[in-house]
Amino acid sequence: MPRPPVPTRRVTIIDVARHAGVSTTAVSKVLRNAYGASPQMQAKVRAAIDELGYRPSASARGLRGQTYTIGVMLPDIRNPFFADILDGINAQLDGTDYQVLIAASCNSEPGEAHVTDAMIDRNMDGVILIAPLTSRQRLDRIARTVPTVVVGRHGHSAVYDTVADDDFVGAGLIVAHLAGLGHRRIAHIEHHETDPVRLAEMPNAVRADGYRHAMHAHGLGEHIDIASTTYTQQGGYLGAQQLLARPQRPTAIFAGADIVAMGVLDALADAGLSAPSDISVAGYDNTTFAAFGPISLTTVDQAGHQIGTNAARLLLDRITDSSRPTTQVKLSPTLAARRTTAPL
Amino acid sequence: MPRPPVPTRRVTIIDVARHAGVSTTAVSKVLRNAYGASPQMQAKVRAAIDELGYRPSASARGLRGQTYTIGVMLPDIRNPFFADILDGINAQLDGTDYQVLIAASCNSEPGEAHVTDAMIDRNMDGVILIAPLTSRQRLDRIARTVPTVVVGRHGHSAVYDTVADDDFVGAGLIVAHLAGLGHRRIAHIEHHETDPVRLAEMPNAVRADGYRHAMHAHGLGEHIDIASTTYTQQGGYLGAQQLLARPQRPTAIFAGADIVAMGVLDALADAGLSAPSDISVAGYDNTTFAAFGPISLTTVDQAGHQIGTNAARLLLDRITDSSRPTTQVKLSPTLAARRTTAPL
DNA sequence: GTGAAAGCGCTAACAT
DNA sequence: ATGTTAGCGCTTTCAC
Repeated sequence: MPRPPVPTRRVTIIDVARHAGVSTTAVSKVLRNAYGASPQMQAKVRAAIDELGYRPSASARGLRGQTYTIGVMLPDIRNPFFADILDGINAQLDGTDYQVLIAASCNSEPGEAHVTDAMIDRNMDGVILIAPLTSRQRLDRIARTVPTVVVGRHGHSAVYDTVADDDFVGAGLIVAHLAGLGHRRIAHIEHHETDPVRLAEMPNAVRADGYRHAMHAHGLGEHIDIASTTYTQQGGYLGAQQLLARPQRPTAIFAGADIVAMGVLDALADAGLSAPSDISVAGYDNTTFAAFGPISLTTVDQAGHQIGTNAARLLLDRITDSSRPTTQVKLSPTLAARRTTAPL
Repeated sequence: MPRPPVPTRRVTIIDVARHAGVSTTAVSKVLRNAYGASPQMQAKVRAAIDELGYRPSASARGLRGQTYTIGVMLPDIRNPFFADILDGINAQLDGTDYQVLIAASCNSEPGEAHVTDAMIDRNMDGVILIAPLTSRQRLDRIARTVPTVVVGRHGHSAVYDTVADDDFVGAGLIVAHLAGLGHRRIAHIEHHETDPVRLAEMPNAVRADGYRHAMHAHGLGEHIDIASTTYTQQGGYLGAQQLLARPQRPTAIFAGADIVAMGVLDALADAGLSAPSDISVAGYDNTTFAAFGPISLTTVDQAGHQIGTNAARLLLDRITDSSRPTTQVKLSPTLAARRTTAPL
């Protein structure tokens, strides 16, 4: 039976103070483990907090000090790789007073602006931006407003810290793996990019660069062959179709992302071909489904969990000391060799 | 060069009022589209807001009224089905002043309690809880504190609205599909459940129920065979091993979730069998990877997007009128027949 | 070590 | 229709 909505007023710091027979200042100090509260005072206050079931209001706190909230901007909640990063962030923040809140599906510059504004409006103590599309100028502006860590984007800033995998090396791992299997005509499908800043900073561009460099390093410069589409399943499908139509068909395709590789496999199947017997296929990201038996995709594992823990740690450091010089963490990816690649 | 951190004070409602030559009340009214502001007043205020780049502080608002924030609790960010729900929520909320913030990876009752507390502490205007494990009693308590919609859990409450797919029907779809293909020994892998409330409310239990009911309805009651493990890849692997060891091996396995079906496929492969030639396999959820060519899993599609839009709509309604009677929305799943099932 | 009191930026009740 | 003002719950000087 729906009892009449009892608008039980929230327990406030004043209630706690009264109950414990101390001042609100004292309660506030205990809450923040601040200096100037004797052990017996702490005990009294904590007892009162427990008895009354007091919980601090983040809004009220935010008006004066911290909100104990950290925002994470996630471009695409469907990419399981991002979940690894989140796990790392949560693991690092577990046990602290901080709560992680995620804003997802902001896959455009205006969408990202909306989300970052929302986080700033909510007085978040810090933000972690994952693979942002936002311009450098705006990123700097955000970072000057709130402690910021940018993940998965290369480039150096004086105001925010960065954490990223070394995509250049990762692309090299795939090329080395395929070359080691005897492949020479190794093609690549990249995410098309023209913006000059992004060409230098975005992972997709760095992967394509790493591919080119590694091909040269293995003496395969003449076989460099890039289909330029997008990092989507359809982009993979179209890219593979282009590559299959070449006079000299490649014997291996390195897709810039696992989801792209799925499209490649679809295109192969439609052409009556299969991996690895006809063509070897490799991806990038080691997303969850890459490991599934029927797929078993050779790919590059980015240390997602470590990316997350590093990002969270850097953010906490910056919240503590916002003027400390910025740090760039670069992690090493590893090869996950599976059954879509085979000797030529 | 890191210019000295300019602690530019945030533009406040007072600045706007002064700039526009009006009172703060006026500004507040314009912000909330409240009654009592003449068109020319509105124009003046909006102009001042734009010129100064004013943005309301959610903390300050929260202290008095709304925060324009909606919290979504997500048990597992890796299940792509949940992403569909989120898309639906975002689609419904797009264009409103509400910002969706997600708290993820709280896959335990204490974890859920932590997250819901955090949302309440932050004065969120409403919360959407997806497939919560939390007890009925606590759910009711939460819903009495903040407008709440519970998604993906059956059962009726007087204080919160619910949206769920009809898992009973969904399980029936799979059984009918397999029976139609001539299968009789159709086994099921369920997520083990003992708690009586959950037996009635949790989707996994309802799916198992639907399976039993449908088997009887097709005159296959004697072939009912359930392996009780967990909704994980490993649970699927172990469940399939149990089923394969039966004296009378099933000809079809209905896994309670797609991820479980992945484990089943692994177990089949390890036993030198394959789907569908040796055994038909079906899942539940129509997660993204189910559609990938090499997997092509027969499964049940829950109308995730619709679940999301409905949940968001109900939540907005309840925020507007918290005393309105609660609603239960039940949506119909559909069959996604693919290549892991075949005629006997 | 402790407490009184002044705000933080906003909303809403109450004048006018 | 518009303005004045008292808080919302907390943190933080600044006295004691």
